[in-house]
Amino acid sequence: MEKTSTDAEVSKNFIEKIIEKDLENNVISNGIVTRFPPEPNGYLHIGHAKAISINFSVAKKYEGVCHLRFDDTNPAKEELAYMEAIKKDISWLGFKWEPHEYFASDYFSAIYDIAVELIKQGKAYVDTLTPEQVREYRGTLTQPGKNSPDRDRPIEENLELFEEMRNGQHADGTMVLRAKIDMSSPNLNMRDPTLFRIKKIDHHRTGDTWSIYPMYDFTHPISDAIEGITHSLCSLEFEDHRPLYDWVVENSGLQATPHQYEFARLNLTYTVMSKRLLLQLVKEEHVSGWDDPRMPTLSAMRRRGFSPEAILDFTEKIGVARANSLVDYALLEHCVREDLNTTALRIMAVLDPLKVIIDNYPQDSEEWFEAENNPENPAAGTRKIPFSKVIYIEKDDFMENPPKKYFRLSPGKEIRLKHAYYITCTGIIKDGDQITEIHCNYDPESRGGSTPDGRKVKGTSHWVSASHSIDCEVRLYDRLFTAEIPGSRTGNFLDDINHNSIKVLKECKAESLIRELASDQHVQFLRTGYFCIDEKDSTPEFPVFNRTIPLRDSWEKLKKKMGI
RNA sequence: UGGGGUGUAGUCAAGUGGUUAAGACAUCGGUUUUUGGUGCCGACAUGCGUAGGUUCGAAUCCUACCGCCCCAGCCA
Repeated sequence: MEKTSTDAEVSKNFIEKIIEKDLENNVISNGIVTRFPPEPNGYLHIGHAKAISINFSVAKKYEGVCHLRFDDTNPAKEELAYMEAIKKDISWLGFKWEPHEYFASDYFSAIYDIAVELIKQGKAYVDTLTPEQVREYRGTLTQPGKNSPDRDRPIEENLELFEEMRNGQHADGTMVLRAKIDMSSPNLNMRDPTLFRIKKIDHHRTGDTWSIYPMYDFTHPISDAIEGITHSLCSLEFEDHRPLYDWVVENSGLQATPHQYEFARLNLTYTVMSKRLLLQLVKEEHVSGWDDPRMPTLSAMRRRGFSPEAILDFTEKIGVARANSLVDYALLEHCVREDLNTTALRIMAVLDPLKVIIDNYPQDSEEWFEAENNPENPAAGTRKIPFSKVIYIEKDDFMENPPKKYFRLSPGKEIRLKHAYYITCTGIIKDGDQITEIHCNYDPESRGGSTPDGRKVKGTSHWVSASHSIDCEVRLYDRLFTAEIPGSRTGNFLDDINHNSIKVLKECKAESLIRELASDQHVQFLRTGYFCIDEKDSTPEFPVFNRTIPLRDSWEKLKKKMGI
């Protein structure tokens, strides 16, 4: 059999290979179980979409399930409100986790019990070293650490002290529970890692029940084991934690043996992905909020008009591997265009209007043309659009002194008005240097956009009837940063911010159909780009559109090449 | 100078001893077109971090070297 890879033959990523091997070796008893474990301390971004997609998709592919588990072990940083936003984003992407919605905080008492058991087995101890001392005792990357004086505290005393920690009898930072592993391990995570710390603050779910909270490294493997997670997928920076993960699983007394596998997180050109930097953009008002359409958050992308299908397609196209990578933003753009091309309703809108008077068209007449709603999908049907004596076209679609290869309207030249007539420019009215309106004649023979003589017309413009059109606002967005890796030159990502990343046009004219658009309807303004209604600022009286992404523009490229 | 990873095109990424080194994005040509969009056709690694070695045969195995990433939170 030859290796003619048909479309069904897609290469498997390393995680799928591991799973298939596990399945083959019969080491999985109850099916594949994965989990997406967000910490509810911020908004999800496109990088999370990769993790979400991997976890949910792999579970689905192997007929398993994917749990949603909030990793809420640090009440100092987390907020309830984020949970709803996170759930909304995951649902929006199209993934379902019910009834498997969990919280690490649900396991607090189980985790506590395991800690007590570890103490009893002499595998954990209460340490009263100060945070500074703990750091000193830990050693460095090249030097081993040394044992804490508290390391050999009698078990009974540890039990008592831990109980006191739990009861809130000690202040924050005065003591911690540590695992007794190996202070000379070359892996710093194994140098007696902290298991529990004192935090006398309320937790958004458990209230004041606890004054101690478990660390991630202790919580995560236990949570995975409790839930029967088979493959715990996380990003590369947790690689060094895997021995500790395994240590906890082994010593927890739990039956299940989940395993951790790491993959490279997503990096995208022209954007930042860290929660800290994203938060800074919001706080310092470089953007209007977490859902500013220029942000890489899922809520922003939704508002911008990116479809979940496009984002999911992107997460598949970038693959899953263990090498650090920087994905070209153009790939995301490609996925968005590819999806929207097949789904977006075509509409005519003039963003920068130039008035055109058709002199030989009767004063008070109007007629209606049929226009296709989507040439890629005849099933989308057609609609009627009105034509009259005075119309608007795009200012860019007219030039008084056109360069070579400009085949739009100019004096004496003929173009086609999409779906309507051919017009020829006969005159220009100016106010100083400004062209205020142009005059044209139309060819009645060209009705519908072609003539009996079959003559060729190079240019086709979109247009809108002046008296029938609706005013609206259009917001044009560009990438938020001008550098592939923001901050790579100066060390400060703000130095690479694109100060022209938003352009607001308030005098746009569009088909009246825009008033009837659903809030999640994607449209293509013909020859311009893909747009959607801005869910926050749009009103029926004055619709506001966000440009999702412009159409590819080979004329723009040509112009650059010709130096125009 | 400890430990753990990782290097295949401008960017992702398959490839696991014998293939012409997949595919996608980007780029560049051509073509179709009532969107300068879309579609279609073509070009794009004598080469797999480098140098040796093993082998009839190496991106794949071995050795050494080099680059890059992560780790010293009572964050996740």
